[in-house]
Amino acid sequence: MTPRRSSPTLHDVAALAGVSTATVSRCLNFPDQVTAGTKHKVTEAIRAIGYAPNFGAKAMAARRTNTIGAIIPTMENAIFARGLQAFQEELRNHGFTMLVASTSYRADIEEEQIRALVARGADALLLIGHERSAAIYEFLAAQGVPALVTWAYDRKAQHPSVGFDNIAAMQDLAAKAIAMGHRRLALISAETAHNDRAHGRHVGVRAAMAQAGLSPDDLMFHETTYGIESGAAAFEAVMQLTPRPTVVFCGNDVLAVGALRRARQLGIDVPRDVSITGFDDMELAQIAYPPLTTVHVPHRDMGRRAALALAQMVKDGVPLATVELPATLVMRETLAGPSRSE
Amino acid sequence: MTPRRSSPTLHDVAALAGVSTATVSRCLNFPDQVTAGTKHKVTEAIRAIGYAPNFGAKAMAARRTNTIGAIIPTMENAIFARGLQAFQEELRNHGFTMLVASTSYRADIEEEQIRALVARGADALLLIGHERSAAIYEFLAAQGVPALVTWAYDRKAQHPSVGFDNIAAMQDLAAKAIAMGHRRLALISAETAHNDRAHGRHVGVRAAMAQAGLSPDDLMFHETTYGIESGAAAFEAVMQLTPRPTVVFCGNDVLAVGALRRARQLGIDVPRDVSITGFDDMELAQIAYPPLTTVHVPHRDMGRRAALALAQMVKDGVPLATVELPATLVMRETLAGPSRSE
DNA sequence: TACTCCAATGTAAGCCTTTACATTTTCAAA
DNA sequence: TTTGAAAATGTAAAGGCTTACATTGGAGTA
Repeated sequence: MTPRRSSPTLHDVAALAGVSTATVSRCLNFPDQVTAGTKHKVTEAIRAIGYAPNFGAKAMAARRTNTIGAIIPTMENAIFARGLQAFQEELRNHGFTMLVASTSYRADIEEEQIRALVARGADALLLIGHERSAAIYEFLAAQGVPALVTWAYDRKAQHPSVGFDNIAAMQDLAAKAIAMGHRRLALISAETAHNDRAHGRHVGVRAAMAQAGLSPDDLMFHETTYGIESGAAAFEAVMQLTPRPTVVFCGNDVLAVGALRRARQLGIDVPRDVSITGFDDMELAQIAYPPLTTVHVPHRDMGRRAALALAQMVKDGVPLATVELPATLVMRETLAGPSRSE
Repeated sequence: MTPRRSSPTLHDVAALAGVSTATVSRCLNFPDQVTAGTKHKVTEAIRAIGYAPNFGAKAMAARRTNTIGAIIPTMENAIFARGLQAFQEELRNHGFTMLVASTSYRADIEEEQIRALVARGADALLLIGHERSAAIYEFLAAQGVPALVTWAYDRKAQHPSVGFDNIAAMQDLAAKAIAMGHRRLALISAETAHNDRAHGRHVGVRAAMAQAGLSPDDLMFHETTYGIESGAAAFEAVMQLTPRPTVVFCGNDVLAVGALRRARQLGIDVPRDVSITGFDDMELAQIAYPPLTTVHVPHRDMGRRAALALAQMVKDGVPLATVELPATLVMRETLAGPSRSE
């Protein structure tokens, strides 16, 4: 129903301009193969009837869309936004368009979105994290759509990635806290089930503990959903345990900010009574009070490099390579040595 | 170059399953017009060769994409993200897919993106704010693509919108501050040039002042770009004026948070030394310290309603209607009466 | 002037799917 | 068993664009 009033086509433009459709097409795609006069006539005609090329038809005829898809877990917060912005900017420099889709951290929706973007003709895909079913990777192979993984780095993974080592980064942070004297640790983590970033960060904390000779039992692990409120609730739960942790690592800045807020509401001083850390170094981390100690993720650089790699792959067939970027500690004010009083 | 390895088509599936392309198509689009046995064969074939329908071809043949485009100024922060999320969810309930594009607040990029989404076959468009060139509205008309404006409400505008009254909301807030005794006001505003929301908020402050009998000269107006850092810099500039304002309105929460941060760095106590307010009521506003007094914008509701209206328009031809939603003051802790000491 | 060559333009096939219409199959009723 | 209607399936055109190949016309050369 409601068949949209059929819009002007190349054919209409050609008729009005008194040339062939091929000429109009060339005018649009290879302007210098066409006389100035012709170009003018055509441009006028296009303007006059409000012509816009039909992307689907174009893609079908040209067998190429110059479109690269990005599938991220969520747009609701800035975690991925900044990297994506850089990704898009760089893509644009190379004449590509970005199409985004989000999954709400759900594997089934991710699969659906991958299919949708492939259907829409994405020449390549950007994915977050390595973890997804083999069937999807097979599907992508069957379709001949190259995919680049980001926000994670795994030298052993079969797929190329541009990212950082979540394990090592978190391990550094935890080691630092342990070196400061912390012995009773807590980790508030995002759901680790289908999320290799969250999982890696958990592994990182454990690795640091093992290295320092701490028992795994000294870690209070609390998994929760994504969100400030979740972080707040998790923090409250964790602080009710006995013995209380002296440092609460959070799997990301959003959870950490929630924890921070709840601490304030509870009259728990940070970092005197308890240390709190985040991960990501979003803008949020600097706005928080006190400013949050966290791990800086090179979002923009990651996005830029991913775009570059994908563009070169699609345009010139340069194979995708795995690149590791550094994620560095950012010491601000929420991590300090445990207070002597306890 | 790099012609992508041609992917499986409907035809391939039909051949493998031993049926006609029409049957395969029906299998996909009208499953109950097909025998269970046939369906099974086809499904198997699809799985076996990793077939995915070609969206462009489908759109061309069906003359309908079930896609609705949304064009927002930026994804870099959460201002639009939440509303968009709701928009998408509701759209999904009605069987539509959302395509997003962002403009970096630039009119030329917006035009480009509008054309791109129309080219991609968007059945309808969601736009932010009323202000854009007549040529674009003409183009949309020529293409027969309905558009709904949001994040703004203007009963006099020629285009339907689902939004709130930026002028009235800001006027309320300013009136409140004036009633508390503030006389020297400052407004840190986003760029008003092509942004009717920012412009409206400015007008709102002036209206409140006029109503209270204040001279327009009592308002220090400072326009700046979007961003926390910009807000901070603007705040510092504004606080160097003589006489100092006793309240600094900010055009949005992001600017306000920047102002808040700089105030802390400068040792200016909020709200004792100066009051600061925001606009939007993003999550940021609650995380800020002290919690930010701001105007709550019903993002989710706005997104949901916009989606509903658009879906009904495309599916059943229900004409788009203008809807005004309330934007309400949220008193937190950054607005108080001016201190007596000055 | 006659001829070659090249730039500009035109012609028409092909890209993949949906769908109106045509054909075949199925099955119940006679 | 025959018949007819309904259900399942097939055939082929259409949809808008690009592009290989064909054609045209004019500048440059001998």
